[in-house]
Amino acid sequence: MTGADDELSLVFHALADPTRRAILSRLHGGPTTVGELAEPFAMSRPAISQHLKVLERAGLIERTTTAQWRTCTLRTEPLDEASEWVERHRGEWNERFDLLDEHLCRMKGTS
Amino acid sequence: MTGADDELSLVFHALADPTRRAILSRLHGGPTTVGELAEPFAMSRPAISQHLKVLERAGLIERTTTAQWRTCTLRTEPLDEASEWVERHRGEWNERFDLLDEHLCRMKGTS
DNA sequence: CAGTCACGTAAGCAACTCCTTAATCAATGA
DNA sequence: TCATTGATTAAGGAGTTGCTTACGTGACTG
Repeated sequence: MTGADDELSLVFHALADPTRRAILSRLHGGPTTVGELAEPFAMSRPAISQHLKVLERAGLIERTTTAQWRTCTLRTEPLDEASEWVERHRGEWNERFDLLDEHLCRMKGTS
Repeated sequence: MTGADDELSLVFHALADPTRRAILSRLHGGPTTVGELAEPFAMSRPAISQHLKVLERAGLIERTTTAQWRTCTLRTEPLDEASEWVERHRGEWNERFDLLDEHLCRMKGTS
């Protein structure tokens, strides 16, 4: 079984690709069509479409149809959740490292 | 080509699996041996070993050999980098959404 | 209606993931 | 020395990813 389907996994998976991260970066300059989005990448249009599908599945973008254009817009909520997970763990780890530092300092003091 | 090899991609990929996130969570209770780590999971020892290899490749843990035990320790730097990416983008997006809100408010006011 | 533009879906391929079992290695202990 | 313990490596299978080319679809345009 590959590709866990819980929300956090979907988001992290979506972020684990330079092309998709570049798409997101490019996209927060404002809503963009798929064609404009694909232009700077050395990659076929369908490849971009598939990346967008991954981003959409993770809830990171929304696609709306206007005439023959698909406009992609960012959504921020899933990123908030990912951020929360990372920050929570960073915090606890740093606490722990602080304790370790203290311990090491004490050891240096007594040596 | 699957599996981009830049550092950020490796970290996000490592985090994109519930088992690996659980391992990290469990691990920041302190350094732990592979056996202790594997115990709560309904999964073979080698499977855990392979997850640990992914985490190690991302720089999220360090493995040291003491006698026949492999002790896993957390490393926090790669997570800092990931956090930085997420926060940077969250910030810019929120700015943008604020501008959008302003814009919508003006539109409501004039309609 | 025919042609074009914007985009998606389908099919196919090489590479990768995640798990398994079996074999291997390295350290300990009788 | 031989068995046991802790963990990794090897080999393999089911399913996925990331890309390609080819084709399909819906919307404007002449």
